[in-house]
Amino acid sequence: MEDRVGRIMGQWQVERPDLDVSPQGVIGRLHRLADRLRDELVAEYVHHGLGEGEFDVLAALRRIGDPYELAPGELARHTMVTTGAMSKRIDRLEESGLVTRRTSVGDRRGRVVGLTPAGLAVIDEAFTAHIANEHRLVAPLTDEERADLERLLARWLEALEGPDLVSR
Amino acid sequence: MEDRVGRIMGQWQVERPDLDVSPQGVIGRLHRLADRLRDELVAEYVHHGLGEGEFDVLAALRRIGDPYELAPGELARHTMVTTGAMSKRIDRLEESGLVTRRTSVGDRRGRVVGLTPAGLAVIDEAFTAHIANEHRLVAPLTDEERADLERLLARWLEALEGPDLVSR
DNA sequence: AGCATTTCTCTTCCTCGGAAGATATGCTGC
DNA sequence: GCAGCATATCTTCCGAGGAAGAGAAATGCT
Repeated sequence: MEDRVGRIMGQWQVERPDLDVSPQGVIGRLHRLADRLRDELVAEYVHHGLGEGEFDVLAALRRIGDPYELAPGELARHTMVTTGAMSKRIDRLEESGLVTRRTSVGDRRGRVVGLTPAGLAVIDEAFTAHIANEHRLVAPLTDEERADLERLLARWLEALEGPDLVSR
Repeated sequence: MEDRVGRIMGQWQVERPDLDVSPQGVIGRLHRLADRLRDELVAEYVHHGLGEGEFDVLAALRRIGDPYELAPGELARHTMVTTGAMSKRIDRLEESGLVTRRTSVGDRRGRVVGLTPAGLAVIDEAFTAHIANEHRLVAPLTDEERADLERLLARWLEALEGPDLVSR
């Protein structure tokens, strides 16, 4: 297993033989792979004129279903960023005409962000390409390997986060 | 498998039944896990007064061995950031007295960045704690699961990056 | 040797997100 | 009805990294 992570582990074994760095075998490779995959995915977003943040917002609005509307706060929770970051993402998307902001009818503090027809068209195209891209990226793994990997990741995630609650 | 990723996949199946979003099962969970792990690791760096970038630089210098010196460009390659980012990381570390910059003897364009005694002490402590932290994080997995996961990740990485060359 | 090219580092400008606070509106209990 | 608190969003300031280019020194070619 003499990849980049393996070489780093070898160096540590020489310099700090008192430590067992074996967890790096999993954690290091997982991070490396996540970075690599993210780069590939972002490259596809960029083809559609979107950054990662914008793609996430449009996708969250699209998958929620007709009429493709959510409050900024809900979007922030769905996409795991702060509301401050969400304000700015929405600013950018509004600027490019892909979403609109209107004030909520029931609660005048609240706003509602919705896809424009242009936004719907863009995310439908971008998401189709995104999924094709993901198929390409997982192609090196056999079906069985994918299933094993998915199971292991899900188990680990659950162990770290506790039993997943609906609201998280 | 009704975790967060599972619910998102379910929404897509309703809204875009024409697409097979199954790769998200692996890719989505892998990213989620990477983010989660990163947060836990960064929290430990912060205990030692370091950000992620600073930790990476000190660790790269430490594991290279005595006399704990590398050029900025080499550090940038080792830690996968641009040289511009590396300049600023070194600025911060120099400011806190953990590394020094001197000009290279053979090549007066070049600089050499080296750990100070304080830097060596900080990274040795921080790295010991870091590894303990990693052991804690992988603890939910059995030895067999860890081995399986490592093998799958390594295989996937290699498939995506091509046979790993020494210089990358 | 002299000039162009390459290499190395640093600087500047930009983008993006987080943290914390400001502002506006809603809600609850009296 | 209104004071006080809660909630929702936005704004401001800051930190970190990337892209591109500037400056200095080494290298190569003729």
